[in-house]
Amino acid sequence: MNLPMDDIDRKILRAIQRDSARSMQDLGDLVGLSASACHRRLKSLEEKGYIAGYRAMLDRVRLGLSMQFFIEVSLVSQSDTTLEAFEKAVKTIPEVLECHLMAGQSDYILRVVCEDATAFERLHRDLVARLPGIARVHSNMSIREVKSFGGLPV
Amino acid sequence: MNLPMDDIDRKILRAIQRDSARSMQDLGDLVGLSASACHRRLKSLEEKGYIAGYRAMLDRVRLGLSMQFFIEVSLVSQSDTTLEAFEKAVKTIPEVLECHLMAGQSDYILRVVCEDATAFERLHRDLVARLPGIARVHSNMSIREVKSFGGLPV
DNA sequence: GAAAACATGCGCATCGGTGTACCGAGAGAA
DNA sequence: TTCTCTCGGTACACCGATGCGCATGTTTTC
Repeated sequence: MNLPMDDIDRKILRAIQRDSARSMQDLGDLVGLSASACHRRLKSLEEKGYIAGYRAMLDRVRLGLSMQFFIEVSLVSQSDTTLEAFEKAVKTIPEVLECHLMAGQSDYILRVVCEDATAFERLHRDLVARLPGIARVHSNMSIREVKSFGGLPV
Repeated sequence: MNLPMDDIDRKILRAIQRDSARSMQDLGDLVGLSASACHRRLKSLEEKGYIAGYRAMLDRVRLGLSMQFFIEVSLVSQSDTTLEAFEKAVKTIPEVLECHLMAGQSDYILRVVCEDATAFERLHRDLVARLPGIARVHSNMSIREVKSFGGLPV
């Protein structure tokens, strides 16, 4: 069940994390297998839990969400209740795409997106107002994505 | 061509960025359309460029990549040649999932993954050795993903 | 070393989903 | 009103996904 993963399995994972819309025939050709054999491998990988799901990647800029920030947040305390209250609140804000509890000087790192500077000002006020226990906020704007998600190194 | 996007289109985008493996029938039921009408809408959204692609999301931890870092990098200079050399090198390192050119005190933020502490030590040395022009490196480890990617707010 | 048990790939058959053609309803303009 | 344009529904053809049987190769066991 665990990790008898060979080079073909890795090839399949590499291929579908870049493009999952391929047909089994194409995927099989790519990894050197017939469509049905490839299909069996893929189903097995799904059952074993290597594949968390399938998603459409939307074009952020095309949708008008041209700005992206990494916001570092420190809280006034590290007590469980403070963390839990913050985390519960952060999940309700749709502009926050990700939130990581961090080891280091900041407690959390948030990835947020918004339309423009005006929207960011509003969002920033909104965050500070709605997220409890905030001590310090540092916003870092992404100017350009030098390397965007190319997939895990499998 | 541009933005005559109505509520149904947004519903479709919201649905497929969470799960793109649904059948047209299911997707249609979800947004209140027949399968064919829904299919037409989706193709139109693809043609208009709102959908960048389809991807399988792999289970990072299941694949043994249990550690995730946000690494802040400052360079010795901001000249074009320095930036270009750094960016070219960063693209060749598979553990670097993302690299953002930033506005703020750090020049770049990298998202990297690795197996364990030993692998991180190796990776850290590797980064410093292979990336040219580095002045300062700050590694921040993600302890837990409070909110993982739930999709753009469309 | 032989044979059984297992793994893995291929080809084929079947079935469901995708994609298309056609029709009708509703909105807007002349 | 009438023409037209847009958009959704229905019906259907066909392609691709899914499951199965068979062949081949490999490992284990006696």
